[in-house]
Amino acid sequence: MTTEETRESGSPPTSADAGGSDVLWLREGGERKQRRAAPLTLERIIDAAVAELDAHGSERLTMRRLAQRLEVTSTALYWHVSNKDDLLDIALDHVIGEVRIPEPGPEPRAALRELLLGWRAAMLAHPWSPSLLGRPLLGPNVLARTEFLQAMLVRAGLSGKELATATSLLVDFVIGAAMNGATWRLLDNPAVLAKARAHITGLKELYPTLSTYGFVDGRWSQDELFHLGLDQILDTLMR
Amino acid sequence: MTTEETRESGSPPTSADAGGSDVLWLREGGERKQRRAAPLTLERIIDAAVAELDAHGSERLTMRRLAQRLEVTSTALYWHVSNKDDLLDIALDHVIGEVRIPEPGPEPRAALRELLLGWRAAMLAHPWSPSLLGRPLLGPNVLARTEFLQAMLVRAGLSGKELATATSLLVDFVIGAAMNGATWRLLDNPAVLAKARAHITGLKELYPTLSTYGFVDGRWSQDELFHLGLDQILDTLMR
DNA sequence: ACCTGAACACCGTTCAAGT
DNA sequence: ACCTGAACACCGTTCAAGT
Repeated sequence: MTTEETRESGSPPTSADAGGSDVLWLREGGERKQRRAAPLTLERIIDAAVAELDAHGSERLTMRRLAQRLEVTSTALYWHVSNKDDLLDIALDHVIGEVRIPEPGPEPRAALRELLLGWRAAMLAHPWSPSLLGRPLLGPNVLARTEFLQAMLVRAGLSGKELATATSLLVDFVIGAAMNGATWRLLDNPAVLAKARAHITGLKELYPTLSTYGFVDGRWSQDELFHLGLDQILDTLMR
Repeated sequence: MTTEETRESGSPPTSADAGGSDVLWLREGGERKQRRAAPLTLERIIDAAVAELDAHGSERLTMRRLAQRLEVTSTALYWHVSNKDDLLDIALDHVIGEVRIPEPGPEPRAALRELLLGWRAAMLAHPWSPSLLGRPLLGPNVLARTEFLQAMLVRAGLSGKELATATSLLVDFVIGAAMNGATWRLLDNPAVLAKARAHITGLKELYPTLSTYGFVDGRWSQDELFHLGLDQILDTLMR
């Protein structure tokens, strides 16, 4: 409790109040205390939610903890947001908003590449975000990027069933890559990866291929493999 | 409460107990009540968990509700399973266990196709499963199928960086497709899809491409688009 | 060995009440 | 309009105790 204790303001400063603690400028050391750190807004709530998620993951995000970070009651949040699920939807869309939409130059392929690399990077920067993917991606930021994605495909000459296939393919690929990448990034403990590898190679007769060719192999980074996979897909889509 | 109320068994059947309700065979209508429906085992718990998830989704799965379904105390579950997260990991791996591993015929491409179609189908049959994907996929059933996947790629002649890229690409694609597909399947309300479409087409100036070419277009089913995308990927991987 | 009951430390959310 | 406080109906999990 850092806020001042409520005190009755009935008695005028006539009584022998030792130290004159009733004078405004002398009260509580005189530090001109802001009544409230800042007015609570939806934006501040979202920022705090993302910060909390980045710091402690989605498991530990609580309306109460979030409120504590904002120095308000948990119930105060419900004035600005209807419930926790909605807040999570907004936070996820907010993260996707960090993805820069490229200048729509004459090269749809390059623009697509940039968009999708940024998309995955944004989700991996907030590795809790893929696990929030349980509901349809219909936020404004997501839609804007999906719009750009499909527009580039159209510009590249795709249409009809080809266009629909390519759109799904690319969206599924980024989401899946973000999902899988995030699971490894979440347990940032570097020893866990070694343990996973040891677990697999320890069962050589069950997983001969995985243990010899290395499924969780460290020879190539996930970033590198995603780059290569994406290039391969783009090559076939817009040849 | 369907179970018999605990009653003191101190008094012998000598008292004038109208109706002889103390005689074993007449007690409670005489239905030879099994003391316990069945011994609680990890397998029964998993089956019940999957059934509960299928019925009500992951939001409503509770240790207490699960226990109720099994007619035990919620705390009894902790004898067989260490905590809820572990149980969810097991349930997810259990679902992947439904995916049939094809006969490793001479055609790696056909086998791969069958495996991946089955993989996505299994997850979509339990649309809560993709949202449980927050942790590394290291269960025995998942590993067995990943092993098969990579083995087929090796048989097709891939190795080194090419092999690693192809493995990631395919895994990311199925996971992403299952994820995205499940989000739509979860809100089975058919009116919601129409509403989503209306939302997008209502913002024609913001999403011109999506609203004219149809992002959530119903002209082709998601199944169809996944088939086509998969074929396209497999074509480029093993040409 | 396996299960119950009570208890602990939390949750999300509602709602009257304050300012 | 915006926030607090109290309250409700839950959670996951631990642990002593029963059988």
